[in-house]
Amino acid sequence: MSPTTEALILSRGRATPARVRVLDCLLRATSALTHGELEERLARDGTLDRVTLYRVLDWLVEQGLAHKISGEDRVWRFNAVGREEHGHAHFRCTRCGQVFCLDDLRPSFALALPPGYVFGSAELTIRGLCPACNTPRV
Amino acid sequence: MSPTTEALILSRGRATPARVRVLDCLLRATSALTHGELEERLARDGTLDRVTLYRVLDWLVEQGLAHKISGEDRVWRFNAVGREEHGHAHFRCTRCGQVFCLDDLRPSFALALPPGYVFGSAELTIRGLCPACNTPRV
DNA sequence: AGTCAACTTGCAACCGAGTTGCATGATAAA
DNA sequence: TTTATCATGCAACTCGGTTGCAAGTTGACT
Repeated sequence: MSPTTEALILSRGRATPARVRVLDCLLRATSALTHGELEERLARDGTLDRVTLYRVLDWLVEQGLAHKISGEDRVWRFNAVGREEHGHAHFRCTRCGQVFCLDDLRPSFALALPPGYVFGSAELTIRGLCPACNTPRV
Repeated sequence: MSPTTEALILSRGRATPARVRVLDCLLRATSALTHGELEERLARDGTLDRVTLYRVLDWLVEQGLAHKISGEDRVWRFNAVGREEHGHAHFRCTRCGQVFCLDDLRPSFALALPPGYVFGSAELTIRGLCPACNTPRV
């Protein structure tokens, strides 16, 4: 049994082919993927309905197996998430638009909210150049 | 001459009625406004075309007079911006969905990006309850 | 003033990510 | 094997935002 399937079963859900395929694809990715990117990659081995993909992604997020990231281009990006959820930072490349999770970069900002505000969670997004776009082409 | 008009002229642009009205509305607001909210408020004193409002907002952002905030609901929010642009944090209320700018909260996170990544800018979004939603109704 | 180029506005049509409704297919429990 | 529940696919829809274009304004320059 693949780790992907295992993770799905562990989360008390049905390990349907669609869910296995999507989670597998997310686990293999090096950056957060959009719905469109996933659709494209999944199309290589058989078709998968647009709506089903949306629903599988929602389900994965609901189960805590994937992470939904809101970007500046009004497009959701998804990435597989490990066992525990921890507030990590996101890196958005301003050149290629890809979004990477920076697991190691935990924001340690001074938490001095104005009076009346109640802290819930924080999300730090850093913009800049990713390694691929940073490296000059020859 | 109103401060709004003055700011518009200072930015070497035409202080058209539409622009004055929109910027004025943004300056008056206590939280970042969506296009829809602006449309609603502006409708009280005369009509303003949807598209024109979009273009005015884009223009204001371009001139550095307004700030465009991307949210988790795939809706742009705008707020007037002072003279200088500084990386302030955003506060999103998880109950009412409003977005506030926390001018005083400047993130001072340890900047240790993985090798290869080039820092550009950072944006910190804090989720929680705003003062209005925090205060229990009687 | 009169002319002309550049800019602004409004309307309509469009785009695209994401959603909803519903019928059909698969699955698991009884 | 029957039945209730959940998953999938298709089509149509929603909605924030954009684009093209014609008409109206504005400002600068004779």
